[in-house]
Amino acid sequence: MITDLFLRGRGRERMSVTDIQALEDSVEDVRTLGPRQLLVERGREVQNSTLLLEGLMCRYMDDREGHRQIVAFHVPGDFVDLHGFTMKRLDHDIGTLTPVRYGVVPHARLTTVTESWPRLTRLLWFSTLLDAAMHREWIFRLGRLGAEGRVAHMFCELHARMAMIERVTDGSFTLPVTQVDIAEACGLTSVHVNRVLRSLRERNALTFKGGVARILDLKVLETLSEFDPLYLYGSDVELGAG
Amino acid sequence: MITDLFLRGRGRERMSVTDIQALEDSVEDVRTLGPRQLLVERGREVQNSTLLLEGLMCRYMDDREGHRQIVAFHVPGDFVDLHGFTMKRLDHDIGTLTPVRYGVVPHARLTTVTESWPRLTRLLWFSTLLDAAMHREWIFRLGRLGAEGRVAHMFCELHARMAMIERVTDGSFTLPVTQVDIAEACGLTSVHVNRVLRSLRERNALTFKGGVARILDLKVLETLSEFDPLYLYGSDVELGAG
DNA sequence: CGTAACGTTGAAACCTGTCAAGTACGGTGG
DNA sequence: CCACCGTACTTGACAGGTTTCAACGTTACG
Repeated sequence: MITDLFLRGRGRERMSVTDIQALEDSVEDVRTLGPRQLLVERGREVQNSTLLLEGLMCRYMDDREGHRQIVAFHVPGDFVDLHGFTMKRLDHDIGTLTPVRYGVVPHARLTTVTESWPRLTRLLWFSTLLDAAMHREWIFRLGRLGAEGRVAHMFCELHARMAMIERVTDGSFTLPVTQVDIAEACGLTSVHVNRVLRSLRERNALTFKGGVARILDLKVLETLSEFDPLYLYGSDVELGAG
Repeated sequence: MITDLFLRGRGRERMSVTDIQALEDSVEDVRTLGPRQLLVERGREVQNSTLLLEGLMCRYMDDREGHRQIVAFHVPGDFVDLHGFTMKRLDHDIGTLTPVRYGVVPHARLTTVTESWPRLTRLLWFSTLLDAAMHREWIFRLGRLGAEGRVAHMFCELHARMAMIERVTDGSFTLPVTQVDIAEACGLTSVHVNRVLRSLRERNALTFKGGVARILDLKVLETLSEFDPLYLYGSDVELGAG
């Protein structure tokens, strides 16, 4: 099914058969888009939301000089701009990092969901709050950690999220981003990200080359970044809104 | 009414009389709490959500050494931990800055709301997404701005939010926080916050003394911090989810 | 009027940014 | 197959912003 990865590893099992069907029916169309493309522009009115099926996307804001701050990464199964449903206009841009395949979910159908499927509604709501929880952790990361901690934290999070959707093999996962992207996410310069990656490599904690991340020592990364996956609300943690 | 400030200045007018009544009825009790108290502890299971009626609260996370990162401020009218409704456990602590008065909203009543009042449900959802939008702006602030920009940004945001609930007189508003609090919100040391505040004062942009902020030149603050209030989704901006 | 919390200031250390140059790699066209 | 090109990555030296450490001033309050 199209929506198979939605909330995978995050309490998807709370969805009933009818919930799953209602969600599946809310997808009007499946489309593709190339890498490094703008999908939704800040301030533009949106009528649909986007369920990412394959590829990597990100949300970002540019400063006055055009320097980008990435505020979120999105992996398959993520409802990238579900918040557009209740907000109508977004306060940031959404773009692709890699080629993507995504489902188009018209807001009209979501309105119907909220009127007929209260539990599914709460789960959709929950999924937008996961984003907020990740935002908070990024605030912590930027506010309290040094460069190494920030980068390590980013890899810890992506490793955990990739694991939930079964994209991690042997501690390795595909992450087709550049060092510039990492810098833009971590509030650093690409030059410094380069130095940090070298340092992490020399600690035998992580390698990142050719768009492939290999976790060598998760414990070291977690210690460096004070990472605690609680905020990802994985299924191993007891959840609410059932 | 108890819930008068909820979504004030943020599209409250979209609430119908019955929505307002349903929300009002969801408040089980009104309580008070002293300053600098913990209201909800990270990881603890929650059964109620908190509608702040009077006073200031904040959400924060501590690092390994006990250094606090404030991830959100809350002013009257804010549903401080509505996300607890669908998340059940919170990933951060919630505490008071000043003495507060707040409404207790049992999750059971919220479940009923989601089953009977789809539009109110969407508005509650929307209110949690406002927090997420503010989180994103804080990420931007920490990732892309220097110390002056961060502090200026914080004051711009609080000024705008206080204005929405009519707590600004003549460019001044009460903000009973210390320089340490500001530092913990902006990812700086209190020593440096002190220097920044002096600098902003010398620019004739802002004074902050004795828990009172006075905006002298909003334009300067907005320029310094690249502040754009779009993300606050004020009523002057067209909104969705009607 | 003493005390504790908060605020203020200076000097030095440290981390990250900036600038500049050079390397590695993959794709394209001859 | 190789020369060429652009993009991404790498490294070094130096500049600059923020932290750290330490001391002192100020204010509120019992």
